[in-house]
Amino acid sequence: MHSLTEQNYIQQLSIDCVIFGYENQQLKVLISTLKFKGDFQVLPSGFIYQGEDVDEAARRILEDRTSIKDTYLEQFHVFGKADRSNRAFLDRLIELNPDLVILHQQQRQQYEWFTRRFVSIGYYALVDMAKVIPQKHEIDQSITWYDVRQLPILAMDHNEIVQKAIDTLRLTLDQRLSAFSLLPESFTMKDVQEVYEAIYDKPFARNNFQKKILDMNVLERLEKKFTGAANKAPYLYRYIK
Amino acid sequence: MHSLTEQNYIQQLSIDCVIFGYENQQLKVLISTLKFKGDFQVLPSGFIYQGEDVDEAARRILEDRTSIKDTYLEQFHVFGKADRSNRAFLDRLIELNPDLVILHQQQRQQYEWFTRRFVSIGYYALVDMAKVIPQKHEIDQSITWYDVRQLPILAMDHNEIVQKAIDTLRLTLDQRLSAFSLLPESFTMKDVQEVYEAIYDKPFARNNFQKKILDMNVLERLEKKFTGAANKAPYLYRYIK
DNA sequence: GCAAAAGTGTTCTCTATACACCCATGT
DNA sequence: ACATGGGTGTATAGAGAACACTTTTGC
Repeated sequence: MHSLTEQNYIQQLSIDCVIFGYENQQLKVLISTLKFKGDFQVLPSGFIYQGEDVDEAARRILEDRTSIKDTYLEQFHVFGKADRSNRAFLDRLIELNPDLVILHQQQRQQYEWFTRRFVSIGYYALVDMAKVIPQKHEIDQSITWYDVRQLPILAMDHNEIVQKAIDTLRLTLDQRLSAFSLLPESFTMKDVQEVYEAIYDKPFARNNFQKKILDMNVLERLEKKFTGAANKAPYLYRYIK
Repeated sequence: MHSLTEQNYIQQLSIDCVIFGYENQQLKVLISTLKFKGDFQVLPSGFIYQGEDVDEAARRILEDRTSIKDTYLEQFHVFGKADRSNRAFLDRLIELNPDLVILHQQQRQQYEWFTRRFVSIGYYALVDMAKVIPQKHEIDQSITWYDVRQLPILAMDHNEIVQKAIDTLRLTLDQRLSAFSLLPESFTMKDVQEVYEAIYDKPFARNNFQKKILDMNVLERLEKKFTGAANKAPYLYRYIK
């Protein structure tokens, strides 16, 4: 959810971003909790300025929340049901927050635009969580990472949007070589495997996995990583090209 | 292009339909020629009513032009460049058609909405050409099928939209089993192969192709088709499930 | 019988998976 | 030495491409 103030936006069109991160064998999604009573949780969203490409708008929304500029970002689906409206959501929000100034009766008509039916373009991003310090927006109480397997109930159809993003991610992960966007500059083969296991929610055979990834010819082998553990030190790799 | 009259539409959002058909070893696309001077050619397009799902709107636009109800139809991409506008297109149209009543200065402001920047959702459909009698709209001079390899220059970015539709079609043809939507009720294996060859613009090995298609387990073998030719009669097949 | 096109079978290759073994490391 | 986890090699099975052969049809 972006600002509730109408600006020079395209009407009734929004962008919802499913921002994926990875940590501790878990695939995570960045979720914002609004600063109203009632625990409203939503995907980072925003609108499109008149003079702005839709792709640019998505990148702006991503950058606003993560400060990440260059990373994997792609549209994956349009959500266009006629009943997609913030109306029910806002009604409930007002019910639980009767003191809310900006939504008082007299000022309410200026937010009328926001309660109309919205078509939303879904984008998903893959980011290196270590590089992200999630940025709150004016209407956020907090913005935090959630394990995709333990998502809270999100407002509107945002849970469906996340699911569709995961489906798309699974279908295109190898083609787009996008998995490495979730990892830091250098990583071990085990890290890569655990990213895959988190995304597909299933185990892979260690040796065959290594072969498959190396056969992509996009990794450069660096020095070994000595962890202090009583076993052979794994190589570090770096994504190239 | 739909009517130029503003109705109860979502603003600045449109749908462009790439309607594929197949005939004589050629993959075809339905193109409308507008009834103005200057040979303006465009994809069948339209807008979304306030109370209408985006998918419903796409289906309505498809049905309007083809009378086909149940066939393969799917969104494939959003075209959202900031400079996507009908403005240049309309300016040129007015320049070439100075006598155009509906665009006279005094009435022009009511079409102002149409010259703004538009975000367009691309849908592609696969239809059995034999079942389609292309339906002209009020602003169409004609609407006809064009071989995708010999498309005219279309207005705005419509050529790019067709190309992206073809790319998507090629990527998902087998997964979605959508090829059969281009064929009539019953067909020979050679027909199927020629559809594939038209779509991918390359030849396939006859025997391996047959095996591949039959292994999908979606075809029912019917009687033989005697053509009168001096060779073995091919079986007819029907798509099931 | 013969040409043309359809149907079917066989081989070869490549890839994916399963199984096995060896290597480095710290206690 | 040995337990632990990492790296690599080999065998097997399945999918896909290339090649070959047989069958049906009308002249």
